[in-house]
Amino acid sequence: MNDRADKKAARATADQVAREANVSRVAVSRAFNPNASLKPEKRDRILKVARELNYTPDMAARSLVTGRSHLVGMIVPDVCSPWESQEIDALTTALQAEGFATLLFKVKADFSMDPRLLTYMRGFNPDSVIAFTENILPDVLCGFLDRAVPIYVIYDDVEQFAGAASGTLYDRLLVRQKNGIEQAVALLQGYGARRIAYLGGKAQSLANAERERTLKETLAERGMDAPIVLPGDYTYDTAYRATLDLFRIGDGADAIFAANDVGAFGAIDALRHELGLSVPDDVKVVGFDDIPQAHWKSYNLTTVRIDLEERVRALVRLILMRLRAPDAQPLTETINTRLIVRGTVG
Amino acid sequence: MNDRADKKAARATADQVAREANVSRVAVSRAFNPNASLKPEKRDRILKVARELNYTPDMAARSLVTGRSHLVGMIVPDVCSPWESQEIDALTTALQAEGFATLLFKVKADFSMDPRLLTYMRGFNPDSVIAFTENILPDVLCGFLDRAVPIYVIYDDVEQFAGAASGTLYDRLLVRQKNGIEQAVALLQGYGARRIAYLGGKAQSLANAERERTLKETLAERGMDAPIVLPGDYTYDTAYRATLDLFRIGDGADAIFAANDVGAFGAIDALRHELGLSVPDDVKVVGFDDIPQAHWKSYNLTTVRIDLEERVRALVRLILMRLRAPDAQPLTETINTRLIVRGTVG
DNA sequence: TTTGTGAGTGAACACGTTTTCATTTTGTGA
DNA sequence: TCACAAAATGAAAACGTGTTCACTCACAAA
Repeated sequence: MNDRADKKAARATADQVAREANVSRVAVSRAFNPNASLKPEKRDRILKVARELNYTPDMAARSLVTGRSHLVGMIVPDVCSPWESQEIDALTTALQAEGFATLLFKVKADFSMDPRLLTYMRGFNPDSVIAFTENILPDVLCGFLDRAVPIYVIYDDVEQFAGAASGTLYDRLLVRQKNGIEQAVALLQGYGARRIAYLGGKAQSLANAERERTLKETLAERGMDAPIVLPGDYTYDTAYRATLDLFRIGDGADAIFAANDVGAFGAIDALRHELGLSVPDDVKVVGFDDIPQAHWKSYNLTTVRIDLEERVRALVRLILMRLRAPDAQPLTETINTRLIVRGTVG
Repeated sequence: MNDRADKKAARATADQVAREANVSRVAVSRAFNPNASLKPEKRDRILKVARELNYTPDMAARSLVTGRSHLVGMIVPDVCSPWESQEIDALTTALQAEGFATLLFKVKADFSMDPRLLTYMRGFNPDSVIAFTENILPDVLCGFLDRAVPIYVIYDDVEQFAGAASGTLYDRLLVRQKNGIEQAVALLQGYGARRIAYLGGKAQSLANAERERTLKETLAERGMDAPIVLPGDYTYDTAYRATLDLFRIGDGADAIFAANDVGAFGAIDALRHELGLSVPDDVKVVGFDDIPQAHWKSYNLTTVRIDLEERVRALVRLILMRLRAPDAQPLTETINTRLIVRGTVG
């Protein structure tokens, strides 16, 4: 009870401001709502008193009556992954500027979600939820869709997901991976690569499936052999071991196409520091994502870039559109990928 | 209005559950509050109906009456920094298990904070706010302290902050940096290093100031020369350039002690790939933090570790203690640092 | 003067929950 | 069976805000 009293003492209410400024409580509400009609001088006086009393409208109360929480949920499995953290950082900045706060939820590495957490998350009534097809299982996602909370599924270049969501439509950001992969394959072929290994990402990952499929397709189009597919999980350590296996147990390769940059780092380090091979002379390596670390001199990685700014701009556009017009037709934004040539191919 | 109607349709309320289960709304509330007294069979029936109706208690309404939002604010300047993201990830996991959600707020790189954002953040009424002395200016922090929201200031080994907060007490996690730095200096000295450069972090950073101070102190105690201090900002690029300057414009050094691991990476790459020097033969390098990337083979960095698990455990203990007993005496947890020896010294 | 228009105003209600409090029911020992 | 404590129950009162609605007032046009 004590803390309750403290909170009341510390936190000013609209009534107190109204009393102090000799106006009605409604006027205070209007003073904080820019498009409400209120005499300018009155608004100024109220805002001044509010500042003196250190008053801030209570979001919970506001949310209760308006139905908008000004919270945007973000579902992520691993904040430490450079790719995810880039996304979180940029989106949080953009949304914050628009008056929304980021609510972070962690799911397990296998994309499963504690049902208790799901319940909990719904309780916060987020205005929007950003999920990546990468990070959440289709049936979990559907649980949300049923409640008509807008969901943004991204990095999804396959149609299978629409089926899983039982025909429900949702906004999406489509990343065309074909461009970048074509450029990468062309470069590898140009430098004489013949045996190409695909160092995969997480098995549940749709982006991984799509990248593998597109790589195979592209190689076939160019009359090259199908890739050797190595299992992976997007981590450095797994990529490291997979590369060792490829060369010690398997027959090696003259190029490695990694599903993500971090995996490419693992491959490069295994090649250079354990197998005594040279990159790019003996083996060429291409990554995917172009995370900031890719330009570090130790790696200087040639990689397929998904432009961060472009990506975030599109996402924010989608999200704000949906927040403003919840019933508008679902939108699809499309962005392209392109190869960033550095030093790991030739 | 349409979306409002939708929301009402989609989101079940306690009243609806009560009607459906033939009980009072109070009973529904009690069913979701584990320690409330309610006939077990009745609770079961209510929970069953709740599940059928897809009902979840509304956090906003609950927050309004209980005074606890179950939100924990986190103030961060850069989610992409491996150090920060580790922290966010681990804390979010731990807090989530205890029923709290993480609310993310970004401040500018210079630690200043948009006053509008500050107001906004207060509006969400977070049960607790986690700030790092690293990431927020003292006066901003005081703005919170005045409102008696518990604040956890960590990585603060200096007393100056207490003064800035005008005597207000707060919980803190004290990181004793002395141990690790002593071990590092001993190792460097053992390998014959004489001219040591300190590659600094952000100027506003208290941890940086403290590390620099402790390094100087330790060198003096061992009768070694004072370090050459290079300005920095915790980033790879700045560290890279500073190292080039040290050797091209300045007189070089035979060891570099970096304020953080990422800075150490920049130094190593500059030495190896631009200056043609060998690490550790020509120049020894020590980092600080032991982020996951430190064990990557390209760097294999000898570094001072602040144990993540220990750190997070202590933080969570502090936070939960404060949430349960807001008026309890401020606590200080202390953890130690230690050197992780890898390949960049000898 | 009358009429109409538009902005400005505040009382009352609504939002969905928890908590208090008085009441009823259940369980236990004599 | 009775008495008494303990557990279970629901009506009503909060919590702090936005919104509706009917109303006043000033001002310009008729």
